[in-house]
Amino acid sequence: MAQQDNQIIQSRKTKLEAIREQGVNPYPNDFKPENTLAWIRENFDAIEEAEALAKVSVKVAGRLMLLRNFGKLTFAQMRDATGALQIAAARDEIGADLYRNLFRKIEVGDILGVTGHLFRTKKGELTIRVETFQLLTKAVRPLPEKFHGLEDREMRYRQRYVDLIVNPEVRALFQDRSTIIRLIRTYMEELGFLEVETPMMHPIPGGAVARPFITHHNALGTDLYLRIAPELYLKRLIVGGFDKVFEINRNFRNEGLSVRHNPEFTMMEFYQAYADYRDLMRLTENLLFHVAQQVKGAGQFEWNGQKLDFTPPWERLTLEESLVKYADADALQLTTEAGLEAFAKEREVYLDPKWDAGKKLLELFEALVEKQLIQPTFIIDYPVSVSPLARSSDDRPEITERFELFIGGWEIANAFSELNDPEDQAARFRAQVDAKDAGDLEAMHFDDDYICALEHGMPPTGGEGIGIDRLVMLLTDSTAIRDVLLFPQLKPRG
RNA sequence: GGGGCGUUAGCUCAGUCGGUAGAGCAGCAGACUUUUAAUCUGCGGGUCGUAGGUUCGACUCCUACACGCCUCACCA
Repeated sequence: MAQQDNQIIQSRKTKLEAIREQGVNPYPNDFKPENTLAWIRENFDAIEEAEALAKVSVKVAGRLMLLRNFGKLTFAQMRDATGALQIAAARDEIGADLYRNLFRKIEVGDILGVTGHLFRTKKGELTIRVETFQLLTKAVRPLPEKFHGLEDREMRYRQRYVDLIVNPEVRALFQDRSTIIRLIRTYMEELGFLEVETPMMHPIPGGAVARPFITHHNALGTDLYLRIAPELYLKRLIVGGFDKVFEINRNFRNEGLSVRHNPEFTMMEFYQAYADYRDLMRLTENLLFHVAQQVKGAGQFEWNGQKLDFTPPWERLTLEESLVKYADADALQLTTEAGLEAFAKEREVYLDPKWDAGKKLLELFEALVEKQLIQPTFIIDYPVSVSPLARSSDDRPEITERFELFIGGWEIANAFSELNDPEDQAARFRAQVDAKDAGDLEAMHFDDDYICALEHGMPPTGGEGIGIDRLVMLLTDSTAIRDVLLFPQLKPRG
Protein backbone atom coordinates (compact mmCIF):
# COMPACT_ATOMS: atom_id res chain seq x y z
CA MET A 1 0.00 0.00 0.00
CA ALA A 2 1.61 3.19 -1.12
CA GLN A 3 1.79 5.80 1.55
CA GLN A 4 3.40 9.17 1.45
CA ASP A 5 6.46 9.28 3.65
CA ASN A 6 5.44 11.02 6.78
CA GLN A 7 7.58 12.52 9.48
CA ILE A 8 8.07 9.19 11.24
CA ILE A 9 9.13 7.28 8.14
CA GLN A 10 11.50 10.08 7.21
CA SER A 11 13.04 9.92 10.65
CA ARG A 12 13.53 6.18 10.43
CA LYS A 13 15.08 6.44 6.97
CA THR A 14 17.45 9.07 8.31
CA LYS A 15 18.55 6.62 11.01
CA LEU A 16 18.95 3.92 8.35
CA GLU A 17 21.31 6.20 6.41
CA ALA A 18 23.26 7.06 9.56
CA ILE A 19 23.76 3.35 10.18
CA ARG A 20 24.93 2.79 6.59
CA GLU A 21 27.36 5.69 6.89
CA GLN A 22 29.02 3.91 9.80
CA GLY A 23 29.72 1.01 7.45
CA VAL A 24 27.11 -1.17 9.10
CA ASN A 25 24.85 -3.27 6.85
CA PRO A 26 21.30 -2.74 8.08
CA TYR A 27 20.14 -5.94 6.32
CA PRO A 28 22.79 -8.61 6.99
CA ASN A 29 22.00 -12.31 6.74
CA ASP A 30 24.88 -13.92 8.62
CA PHE A 31 23.37 -14.15 12.12
CA LYS A 32 22.07 -17.57 13.16
CA PRO A 33 20.08 -17.61 16.41
CA GLU A 34 20.69 -20.67 18.56
CA ASN A 35 17.91 -20.34 21.14
CA THR A 36 14.23 -19.51 20.94
CA LEU A 37 12.76 -17.13 23.46
CA ALA A 38 10.20 -19.72 24.54
CA TRP A 39 12.98 -22.25 25.18
CA ILE A 40 14.78 -19.77 27.41
CA ARG A 41 11.65 -19.00 29.35
CA GLU A 42 10.68 -22.66 29.73
CA ASN A 43 14.08 -23.67 31.01
CA PHE A 44 15.08 -20.72 33.16
CA ASP A 45 11.98 -18.85 34.27
CA ALA A 46 11.81 -20.96 37.43
CA ILE A 47 15.45 -20.45 38.34
CA GLU A 48 16.03 -17.70 40.89
CA GLU A 49 19.75 -17.97 41.65
CA ALA A 50 21.63 -15.15 39.95
CA GLU A 51 24.83 -17.19 39.68
CA ALA A 52 23.05 -20.01 37.88
CA LEU A 53 21.41 -17.64 35.43
CA ALA A 54 24.65 -15.77 34.80
CA LYS A 55 26.19 -19.00 33.49
CA VAL A 56 23.54 -19.32 30.76
CA SER A 57 24.79 -17.99 27.45
CA VAL A 58 22.16 -17.41 24.75
CA LYS A 59 22.04 -16.27 21.14
CA VAL A 60 18.64 -15.06 19.99
CA ALA A 61 16.97 -13.00 17.28
CA GLY A 62 13.66 -11.20 17.15
CA ARG A 63 11.70 -8.04 16.64
CA LEU A 64 11.79 -5.26 19.22
CA MET A 65 8.28 -4.58 20.44
CA LEU A 66 8.92 -2.15 23.30
CA LEU A 67 11.85 0.09 24.12
CA ARG A 68 12.51 1.80 27.43
CA ASN A 69 15.58 3.95 27.58
CA PHE A 70 17.30 5.23 30.72
CA GLY A 71 20.23 7.06 29.28
CA LYS A 72 22.99 4.60 30.10
CA LEU A 73 20.70 1.56 30.23
CA THR A 74 18.03 0.37 27.82
CA PHE A 75 15.35 -2.27 28.28
CA ALA A 76 13.58 -3.77 25.30
CA GLN A 77 11.04 -6.48 24.76
CA MET A 78 12.10 -8.87 22.04
CA ARG A 79 9.61 -11.14 20.27
CA ASP A 80 10.34 -14.16 18.10
CA ALA A 81 8.06 -16.79 16.59
CA THR A 82 7.86 -18.64 19.90
CA GLY A 83 7.38 -15.89 22.48
CA ALA A 84 8.77 -12.77 24.05
CA LEU A 85 11.62 -11.97 26.41
CA GLN A 86 13.18 -8.83 27.78
CA ILE A 87 16.70 -7.75 26.92
CA ALA A 88 18.76 -5.07 28.63
CA ALA A 89 21.73 -3.24 27.17
CA ALA A 90 24.02 -1.17 29.40
CA ARG A 91 26.31 1.46 27.92
CA ASP A 92 29.23 0.39 30.05
CA GLU A 93 28.90 -3.25 29.02
CA ILE A 94 28.60 -2.91 25.25
CA GLY A 95 30.82 0.15 24.95
CA ALA A 96 29.95 3.83 24.85
CA ASP A 97 30.53 4.29 21.11
CA LEU A 98 28.45 1.31 20.05
CA TYR A 99 25.76 2.22 22.51
CA ARG A 100 25.46 5.80 21.35
CA ASN A 101 26.02 5.41 17.63
CA LEU A 102 24.32 2.14 16.91
CA PHE A 103 22.20 0.74 19.73
CA ARG A 104 20.40 4.02 20.28
CA LYS A 105 19.58 4.12 16.55
CA ILE A 106 17.60 0.92 16.91
CA GLU A 107 13.85 1.42 17.18
CA VAL A 108 10.70 -0.46 17.95
CA GLY A 109 9.96 -2.71 14.99
CA ASP A 110 13.58 -3.39 14.09
CA ILE A 111 14.84 -6.96 14.10
CA LEU A 112 17.87 -7.58 16.27
CA GLY A 113 20.27 -10.43 16.98
CA VAL A 114 21.69 -10.59 20.48
CA THR A 115 24.15 -12.66 22.50
CA GLY A 116 24.40 -12.44 26.25
CA HIS A 117 23.78 -14.08 29.59
CA LEU A 118 20.66 -14.28 31.69
CA PHE A 119 19.83 -12.31 34.81
CA ARG A 120 16.79 -11.27 36.73
CA THR A 121 15.84 -7.62 37.24
CA LYS A 122 14.95 -6.02 40.55
CA LYS A 123 11.30 -6.67 39.75
CA GLY A 124 12.12 -10.31 39.04
CA GLU A 125 11.80 -10.39 35.27
CA LEU A 126 13.99 -12.86 33.39
CA THR A 127 16.17 -10.78 31.06
CA ILE A 128 19.06 -11.18 28.64
CA ARG A 129 22.02 -8.95 29.46
CA VAL A 130 23.24 -7.88 26.02
CA GLU A 131 26.92 -8.49 25.39
CA THR A 132 26.97 -8.29 21.59
CA PHE A 133 24.21 -7.30 19.25
CA GLN A 134 23.66 -7.00 15.53
CA LEU A 135 20.97 -5.10 13.70
CA LEU A 136 19.44 -7.72 11.40
CA THR A 137 16.69 -5.74 9.70
CA LYS A 138 15.86 -2.07 9.87
CA ALA A 139 12.12 -1.33 9.72
CA VAL A 140 11.36 2.02 8.14
CA ARG A 141 7.65 1.98 8.93
CA PRO A 142 6.45 2.33 12.50
CA LEU A 143 4.34 -0.28 14.24
CA PRO A 144 0.86 0.58 15.49
CA GLU A 145 0.49 1.90 18.97
CA LYS A 146 1.83 -0.46 21.62
CA PHE A 147 -1.18 -0.63 23.88
CA HIS A 148 -4.17 -0.75 21.53
CA GLY A 149 -2.35 -2.45 18.67
CA LEU A 150 -4.04 -2.48 15.29
CA GLU A 151 -7.81 -2.51 15.67
CA ASP A 152 -9.06 -1.18 12.35
CA ARG A 153 -10.63 -4.26 10.75
CA GLU A 154 -9.89 -3.23 7.21
CA MET A 155 -6.24 -2.59 7.97
CA ARG A 156 -5.99 -5.88 9.85
CA TYR A 157 -7.22 -7.80 6.80
CA ARG A 158 -5.39 -5.77 4.18
CA GLN A 159 -2.11 -5.69 6.09
CA ARG A 160 -2.30 -9.01 7.88
CA TYR A 161 1.46 -8.94 8.43
CA VAL A 162 1.03 -5.95 10.73
CA ASP A 163 -1.91 -7.64 12.45
CA LEU A 164 0.25 -10.71 13.09
CA ILE A 165 3.12 -8.64 14.46
CA VAL A 166 1.10 -6.70 16.99
CA ASN A 167 -1.82 -8.99 17.87
CA PRO A 168 -0.53 -12.23 19.40
CA GLU A 169 -4.03 -13.73 19.60
CA VAL A 170 -4.24 -13.59 15.80
CA ARG A 171 -1.01 -15.55 15.53
CA ALA A 172 -2.42 -18.09 18.04
CA LEU A 173 -5.63 -18.46 16.04
CA PHE A 174 -3.78 -19.36 12.86
CA GLN A 175 -1.61 -21.81 14.76
CA ASP A 176 -4.86 -23.40 15.95
CA ARG A 177 -6.10 -23.53 12.38
CA SER A 178 -2.98 -25.39 11.35
CA THR A 179 -3.40 -27.78 14.29
CA ILE A 180 -7.02 -28.50 13.37
CA ILE A 181 -6.14 -29.37 9.79
CA ARG A 182 -3.24 -31.52 10.90
CA LEU A 183 -5.47 -33.41 13.36
CA ILE A 184 -8.04 -34.07 10.66
CA ARG A 185 -5.41 -35.23 8.20
CA THR A 186 -3.82 -37.57 10.73
CA TYR A 187 -7.19 -38.96 11.79
CA MET A 188 -8.15 -39.74 8.20
CA GLU A 189 -4.79 -41.33 7.45
CA GLU A 190 -5.10 -43.52 10.53
CA LEU A 191 -8.46 -44.71 9.22
CA GLY A 192 -6.69 -45.78 6.05
CA PHE A 193 -7.69 -42.89 3.79
CA LEU A 194 -5.26 -41.84 1.07
CA GLU A 195 -4.71 -38.11 0.62
CA VAL A 196 -4.90 -37.12 -3.04
CA GLU A 197 -4.85 -33.96 -5.14
CA THR A 198 -7.28 -33.48 -8.00
CA PRO A 199 -7.50 -30.65 -10.54
CA MET A 200 -8.32 -27.12 -9.49
CA MET A 201 -9.09 -26.21 -13.12
CA HIS A 202 -12.00 -28.11 -14.59
CA PRO A 203 -13.17 -28.23 -18.21
CA ILE A 204 -16.65 -28.94 -16.83
CA PRO A 205 -17.52 -27.53 -13.42
CA GLY A 206 -19.25 -30.12 -11.27
CA GLY A 207 -19.80 -31.71 -7.91
CA ALA A 208 -21.83 -28.89 -6.41
CA VAL A 209 -24.63 -26.51 -7.15
CA ALA A 210 -22.86 -23.17 -7.56
CA ARG A 211 -21.69 -20.56 -10.04
CA PRO A 212 -18.04 -21.04 -11.07
CA PHE A 213 -15.21 -18.67 -11.89
CA ILE A 214 -14.18 -18.90 -15.52
CA THR A 215 -10.59 -18.64 -16.71
CA HIS A 216 -8.86 -19.25 -20.01
CA HIS A 217 -5.99 -21.45 -21.11
CA ASN A 218 -4.18 -19.71 -23.94
CA ALA A 219 -2.25 -22.64 -25.43
CA LEU A 220 -5.23 -24.99 -25.32
CA GLY A 221 -7.49 -22.21 -26.56
CA THR A 222 -10.18 -23.26 -24.12
CA ASP A 223 -12.05 -21.91 -21.15
CA LEU A 224 -11.56 -23.63 -17.82
CA TYR A 225 -13.48 -23.34 -14.57
CA LEU A 226 -11.97 -23.02 -11.12
CA ARG A 227 -13.38 -25.98 -9.33
CA ILE A 228 -16.52 -25.64 -7.25
CA ALA A 229 -15.92 -29.10 -5.74
CA PRO A 230 -13.53 -32.04 -6.26
CA GLU A 231 -16.36 -34.56 -5.92
CA LEU A 232 -16.53 -36.03 -9.42
CA TYR A 233 -12.74 -36.50 -9.61
CA LEU A 234 -12.57 -38.17 -6.21
CA LYS A 235 -15.30 -40.60 -7.22
CA ARG A 236 -13.36 -41.40 -10.40
CA LEU A 237 -10.60 -42.50 -8.03
CA ILE A 238 -13.05 -44.78 -6.22
CA VAL A 239 -13.84 -46.29 -9.63
CA GLY A 240 -10.08 -46.65 -10.11
CA GLY A 241 -9.77 -48.76 -7.02
CA PHE A 242 -8.68 -46.42 -4.25
CA ASP A 243 -11.34 -47.38 -1.74
CA LYS A 244 -10.69 -44.56 0.73
CA VAL A 245 -9.55 -41.14 -0.49
CA PHE A 246 -9.64 -37.62 0.88
CA GLU A 247 -8.58 -34.18 -0.25
CA ILE A 248 -8.20 -31.02 1.81
CA ASN A 249 -8.05 -28.09 -0.54
CA ARG A 250 -9.67 -24.98 -1.91
CA ASN A 251 -12.98 -24.63 -3.71
CA PHE A 252 -13.99 -21.50 -5.60
CA ARG A 253 -17.52 -20.23 -5.94
CA ASN A 254 -18.53 -17.09 -7.74
CA GLU A 255 -20.87 -15.73 -5.11
CA GLY A 256 -21.19 -12.85 -2.73
CA LEU A 257 -19.01 -12.31 0.31
CA SER A 258 -20.40 -12.47 3.79
CA VAL A 259 -19.46 -13.14 7.35
CA ARG A 260 -19.65 -16.86 6.47
CA HIS A 261 -18.62 -16.84 2.79
CA ASN A 262 -15.35 -16.25 1.01
CA PRO A 263 -15.07 -16.92 -2.73
CA GLU A 264 -12.26 -19.38 -2.07
CA PHE A 265 -12.71 -21.65 0.91
CA THR A 266 -11.25 -24.88 2.19
CA MET A 267 -13.12 -28.18 2.18
CA MET A 268 -12.21 -31.68 3.08
CA GLU A 269 -13.96 -34.16 0.84
CA PHE A 270 -13.62 -37.88 1.43
CA TYR A 271 -15.05 -41.01 -0.12
CA GLN A 272 -15.21 -44.50 1.30
CA ALA A 273 -16.21 -47.53 -0.72
CA TYR A 274 -18.71 -49.89 0.85
CA ALA A 275 -19.81 -47.23 3.31
CA ASP A 276 -23.13 -45.41 3.35
CA TYR A 277 -24.34 -42.15 4.82
CA ARG A 278 -25.02 -43.76 8.19
CA ASP A 279 -21.40 -44.85 8.43
CA LEU A 280 -20.31 -41.32 7.58
CA MET A 281 -22.44 -39.84 10.36
CA ARG A 282 -20.60 -42.00 12.87
CA LEU A 283 -17.24 -41.13 11.34
CA THR A 284 -18.06 -37.43 11.40
CA GLU A 285 -19.16 -37.45 15.04
CA ASN A 286 -16.03 -39.25 16.11
CA LEU A 287 -13.70 -37.11 13.98
CA LEU A 288 -15.05 -33.75 15.15
CA PHE A 289 -15.27 -34.91 18.77
CA HIS A 290 -11.64 -35.97 18.58
CA VAL A 291 -10.56 -32.65 17.06
CA ALA A 292 -12.50 -30.66 19.67
CA GLN A 293 -10.96 -32.65 22.50
CA GLN A 294 -7.47 -32.04 21.15
CA VAL A 295 -7.90 -28.35 20.34
CA LYS A 296 -10.25 -27.23 23.10
CA GLY A 297 -9.28 -29.82 25.70
CA ALA A 298 -12.86 -31.08 25.90
CA GLY A 299 -15.82 -32.13 23.79
CA GLN A 300 -17.81 -29.22 25.21
CA PHE A 301 -16.70 -25.64 24.69
CA GLU A 302 -17.95 -22.09 24.36
CA TRP A 303 -18.63 -20.54 21.00
CA ASN A 304 -20.19 -17.10 20.52
CA GLY A 305 -21.51 -17.09 24.07
CA GLN A 306 -23.11 -20.52 23.75
CA LYS A 307 -22.02 -23.92 24.92
CA LEU A 308 -21.46 -26.45 22.14
CA ASP A 309 -21.34 -30.14 22.90
CA PHE A 310 -19.57 -32.37 20.39
CA THR A 311 -20.04 -35.55 22.43
CA PRO A 312 -21.51 -38.29 20.20
CA PRO A 313 -24.06 -39.35 19.29
CA TRP A 314 -25.60 -36.28 17.70
CA GLU A 315 -29.26 -35.67 17.04
CA ARG A 316 -30.61 -36.95 13.72
CA LEU A 317 -33.78 -35.47 12.25
CA THR A 318 -35.35 -35.74 8.84
CA LEU A 319 -36.12 -32.45 7.11
CA GLU A 320 -39.79 -32.90 8.01
CA GLU A 321 -39.04 -33.79 11.63
CA SER A 322 -36.88 -30.69 11.99
CA LEU A 323 -39.73 -28.50 10.75
CA VAL A 324 -42.08 -30.13 13.25
CA LYS A 325 -39.62 -29.75 16.12
CA TYR A 326 -38.26 -26.26 15.41
CA ALA A 327 -41.06 -24.57 13.45
CA ASP A 328 -44.17 -26.18 14.93
CA ALA A 329 -45.14 -27.60 11.57
CA ASP A 330 -47.87 -30.18 11.27
CA ALA A 331 -46.28 -33.43 10.12
CA LEU A 332 -49.20 -34.35 7.90
CA GLN A 333 -49.28 -30.92 6.27
CA LEU A 334 -45.69 -31.35 5.07
CA THR A 335 -46.54 -34.44 3.05
CA THR A 336 -48.38 -32.62 0.28
CA GLU A 337 -47.31 -29.76 -1.96
CA ALA A 338 -50.49 -27.86 -1.14
CA GLY A 339 -49.78 -28.33 2.54
CA LEU A 340 -46.23 -26.98 2.10
CA GLU A 341 -47.55 -23.90 0.33
CA ALA A 342 -50.14 -23.27 3.00
CA PHE A 343 -47.51 -23.63 5.71
CA ALA A 344 -45.15 -21.28 3.88
CA LYS A 345 -47.88 -18.67 3.51
CA GLU A 346 -48.65 -18.92 7.20
CA ARG A 347 -44.98 -18.36 8.08
CA GLU A 348 -44.43 -15.73 5.38
CA VAL A 349 -41.77 -17.77 3.55
CA TYR A 350 -41.58 -17.08 -0.17
CA LEU A 351 -41.80 -20.21 -2.36
CA ASP A 352 -41.30 -19.91 -6.09
CA PRO A 353 -44.24 -21.64 -7.84
CA LYS A 354 -41.77 -23.14 -10.34
CA TRP A 355 -40.08 -25.17 -7.57
CA ASP A 356 -41.08 -28.75 -6.96
CA ALA A 357 -42.17 -30.11 -3.57
CA GLY A 358 -38.63 -31.12 -2.60
CA LYS A 359 -37.17 -27.69 -3.25
CA LYS A 360 -40.05 -26.08 -1.37
CA LEU A 361 -39.44 -28.32 1.63
CA LEU A 362 -35.75 -27.43 1.61
CA GLU A 363 -36.52 -23.71 1.39
CA LEU A 364 -38.82 -23.95 4.38
CA PHE A 365 -36.10 -25.72 6.34
CA GLU A 366 -33.51 -23.09 5.44
CA ALA A 367 -35.84 -20.23 6.31
CA LEU A 368 -37.27 -21.58 9.54
CA VAL A 369 -34.98 -24.20 11.05
CA GLU A 370 -31.33 -23.88 10.01
CA LYS A 371 -30.40 -20.96 12.26
CA GLN A 372 -31.79 -22.76 15.30
CA LEU A 373 -29.54 -25.79 14.92
CA ILE A 374 -26.86 -24.72 17.38
CA GLN A 375 -25.85 -28.13 18.77
CA PRO A 376 -24.47 -30.59 16.22
CA THR A 377 -27.46 -31.97 14.33
CA PHE A 378 -27.68 -34.25 11.33
CA ILE A 379 -30.55 -33.40 9.01
CA ILE A 380 -31.26 -36.44 6.86
CA ASP A 381 -33.33 -37.65 3.91
CA TYR A 382 -33.11 -34.83 1.37
CA PRO A 383 -35.37 -34.76 -1.70
CA VAL A 384 -33.96 -36.25 -4.90
CA SER A 385 -34.54 -33.06 -6.91
CA VAL A 386 -32.08 -31.07 -4.77
CA SER A 387 -29.53 -33.90 -4.57
CA PRO A 388 -28.44 -34.70 -8.13
CA LEU A 389 -25.43 -36.83 -7.14
CA ALA A 390 -26.96 -38.77 -4.25
CA ARG A 391 -28.35 -42.27 -4.18
CA SER A 392 -32.10 -42.60 -3.80
CA SER A 393 -33.49 -44.43 -0.82
CA ASP A 394 -34.59 -47.97 -1.67
CA ASP A 395 -37.68 -47.53 0.53
CA ARG A 396 -38.67 -44.03 -0.57
CA PRO A 397 -37.41 -43.23 -4.09
CA GLU A 398 -38.33 -39.54 -3.73
CA ILE A 399 -35.67 -39.00 -1.07
CA THR A 400 -31.93 -39.62 -1.02
CA GLU A 401 -29.60 -41.19 1.52
CA ARG A 402 -28.13 -37.84 2.40
CA PHE A 403 -27.40 -35.74 5.45
CA GLU A 404 -26.20 -32.26 6.17
CA LEU A 405 -24.55 -31.43 9.47
CA PHE A 406 -25.47 -28.17 11.20
CA ILE A 407 -23.59 -26.59 14.09
CA GLY A 408 -23.96 -23.05 15.37
CA GLY A 409 -26.74 -22.47 12.85
CA TRP A 410 -24.41 -23.11 9.93
CA GLU A 411 -24.08 -25.95 7.48
CA ILE A 412 -20.78 -27.64 8.31
CA ALA A 413 -20.92 -30.82 6.25
CA ASN A 414 -22.86 -32.42 3.40
CA ALA A 415 -22.74 -36.14 2.72
CA PHE A 416 -24.56 -38.92 0.99
CA SER A 417 -24.52 -42.46 -0.21
CA GLU A 418 -23.21 -41.88 -3.71
CA LEU A 419 -25.31 -42.51 -6.79
CA ASN A 420 -23.44 -45.22 -8.69
CA ASP A 421 -26.12 -46.19 -11.23
CA PRO A 422 -24.88 -44.60 -14.48
CA GLU A 423 -28.35 -44.50 -16.07
CA ASP A 424 -29.90 -42.80 -13.05
CA GLN A 425 -26.96 -40.36 -12.91
CA ALA A 426 -27.35 -39.54 -16.60
CA ALA A 427 -31.02 -38.84 -16.07
CA ARG A 428 -30.20 -36.57 -13.12
CA PHE A 429 -27.65 -34.68 -15.23
CA ARG A 430 -30.26 -34.23 -17.97
CA ALA A 431 -32.65 -32.75 -15.44
CA GLN A 432 -29.89 -30.34 -14.36
CA VAL A 433 -29.20 -29.35 -17.96
CA ASP A 434 -32.91 -28.66 -18.43
CA ALA A 435 -32.83 -26.43 -15.36
CA LYS A 436 -29.76 -24.65 -16.72
CA ASP A 437 -31.48 -24.12 -20.07
CA ALA A 438 -34.41 -22.70 -18.12
CA GLY A 439 -32.10 -20.09 -16.62
CA ASP A 440 -30.75 -21.70 -13.44
CA LEU A 441 -27.18 -20.35 -13.33
CA GLU A 442 -26.16 -22.81 -10.65
CA ALA A 443 -27.42 -25.97 -12.30
CA MET A 444 -24.92 -28.65 -13.25
CA HIS A 445 -23.44 -29.49 -16.63
CA PHE A 446 -23.65 -32.95 -18.19
CA ASP A 447 -20.34 -34.71 -17.53
CA ASP A 448 -20.00 -37.48 -20.14
CA ASP A 449 -16.70 -38.77 -18.81
CA TYR A 450 -18.10 -39.06 -15.30
CA ILE A 451 -20.96 -41.19 -16.65
CA CYS A 452 -18.35 -43.25 -18.51
CA ALA A 453 -16.51 -43.77 -15.24
CA LEU A 454 -19.68 -44.93 -13.52
CA GLU A 455 -20.32 -47.28 -16.43
CA HIS A 456 -17.06 -49.01 -15.52
CA GLY A 457 -18.57 -49.68 -12.11
CA MET A 458 -18.17 -47.63 -8.94
CA PRO A 459 -18.61 -49.66 -5.78
CA PRO A 460 -21.30 -48.52 -3.37
CA THR A 461 -19.68 -45.52 -1.72
CA GLY A 462 -20.31 -42.89 0.92
CA GLY A 463 -18.94 -39.40 0.34
CA GLU A 464 -18.79 -36.21 2.37
CA GLY A 465 -17.54 -32.65 2.35
CA ILE A 466 -16.67 -30.78 5.54
CA GLY A 467 -16.27 -27.02 5.51
CA ILE A 468 -12.93 -26.48 7.18
CA ASP A 469 -13.17 -22.72 7.57
CA ARG A 470 -16.47 -22.89 9.41
CA LEU A 471 -15.18 -25.69 11.60
CA VAL A 472 -12.17 -23.54 12.45
CA MET A 473 -14.54 -20.68 13.28
CA LEU A 474 -16.37 -22.88 15.76
CA LEU A 475 -13.17 -24.13 17.35
CA THR A 476 -11.59 -20.68 17.61
CA ASP A 477 -14.70 -18.85 18.80
CA SER A 478 -14.80 -16.74 15.63
CA THR A 479 -17.94 -15.32 14.03
CA ALA A 480 -16.48 -14.04 10.76
CA ILE A 481 -14.80 -16.25 8.16
CA ARG A 482 -12.40 -13.38 7.46
CA ASP A 483 -10.96 -13.91 10.91
CA VAL A 484 -9.91 -17.49 10.13
CA LEU A 485 -8.47 -16.70 6.68
CA LEU A 486 -5.02 -15.12 6.59
CA PHE A 487 -5.85 -13.12 3.49
CA PRO A 488 -9.62 -12.86 3.09
CA GLN A 489 -11.03 -11.50 -0.14
CA LEU A 490 -11.75 -7.77 0.05
CA LYS A 491 -12.74 -5.24 -2.54
CA PRO A 492 -9.73 -3.65 -4.19
CA ARG A 493 -8.90 -0.36 -2.54
CA GLY A 494 -10.76 2.39 -4.37
C1' G B 1 -27.93 -5.69 -4.65
C1' G B 2 -31.22 -3.26 -0.21
C1' G B 3 -30.98 -0.98 4.75
C1' G B 4 -28.12 0.91 9.06
C1' C B 5 -23.44 2.63 11.08
C1' G B 6 -18.49 4.25 10.31
C1' U B 7 -13.97 6.85 7.76
C1' U B 8 -10.19 13.07 11.81
C1' A B 9 -2.03 12.81 12.94
C1' G B 10 1.87 6.62 11.87
C1' C B 11 -1.71 4.03 15.74
C1' U B 12 -6.03 4.46 19.38
C1' C B 13 -9.59 8.12 19.74
C1' A B 14 -12.08 13.28 21.21
C1' G B 15 -14.03 17.47 18.45
C1' U B 16 -20.24 21.17 21.75
C1' C B 17 -24.63 25.50 18.23
C1' G B 18 -21.30 25.89 11.34
C1' G B 19 -16.31 30.24 12.98
C1' U B 20 -9.91 26.64 9.20
C1' A B 21 -8.52 20.83 14.64
C1' G B 22 -7.09 18.23 20.06
C1' A B 23 -5.29 14.15 23.56
C1' G B 24 -2.51 9.64 24.58
C1' C B 25 1.02 6.51 22.35
C1' A B 26 4.66 6.84 18.42
C1' G B 27 8.50 10.77 16.40
C1' C B 28 12.34 14.84 17.34
C1' A B 29 15.70 17.52 21.25
C1' G B 30 17.10 16.89 26.36
C1' A B 31 17.40 14.35 31.62
C1' C B 32 17.66 9.48 33.75
C1' U B 33 21.72 2.35 35.25
C1' U B 34 16.37 -1.90 36.94
C1' U B 35 11.85 -0.33 33.54
C1' U B 36 7.05 -3.44 32.78
C1' A B 37 1.63 0.94 28.61
C1' A B 38 8.64 3.72 32.54
C1' U B 39 8.80 8.95 34.10
C1' C B 40 9.88 14.30 33.45
C1' U B 41 10.78 19.05 30.24
C1' G B 42 10.38 21.17 25.45
C1' C B 43 9.15 20.77 20.05
C1' G B 44 7.24 19.18 15.48
C1' G B 45 3.36 16.35 12.89
C1' G B 46 -3.41 16.98 9.49
C1' U B 47 -5.85 16.75 1.53
C1' C B 48 -10.72 15.86 8.65
C1' G B 49 -12.20 9.06 2.88
C1' U B 50 -13.12 11.42 -2.42
C1' A B 51 -15.92 14.91 -5.45
C1' G B 52 -19.58 18.41 -5.64
C1' G B 53 -23.36 21.64 -3.22
C1' U B 54 -25.47 25.20 0.63
C1' U B 55 -23.11 29.28 3.35
C1' C B 56 -19.66 35.37 4.44
C1' G B 57 -17.46 30.84 6.48
C1' A B 58 -18.02 23.43 6.45
C1' C B 59 -14.51 18.13 10.23
C1' U B 60 -19.63 19.79 11.36
C1' C B 61 -25.36 20.65 7.03
C1' C B 62 -26.95 18.37 1.93
C1' U B 63 -25.95 15.06 -2.50
C1' A B 64 -23.14 11.46 -5.04
C1' C B 65 -19.22 8.07 -4.94
C1' A B 66 -15.29 4.83 -2.60
C1' C B 67 -13.89 1.47 1.20
C1' G B 68 -15.04 -1.07 5.85
C1' C B 69 -18.36 -3.16 9.63
C1' C B 70 -23.32 -5.00 10.82
C1' U B 71 -27.76 -6.84 8.69
C1' C B 72 -31.14 -8.82 4.83
C1' A B 73 -31.13 -11.43 0.15
C1' C B 74 -28.03 -15.71 -2.54
C1' C B 75 -24.80 -19.57 -1.12
C1' A B 76 -21.14 -23.82 2.00
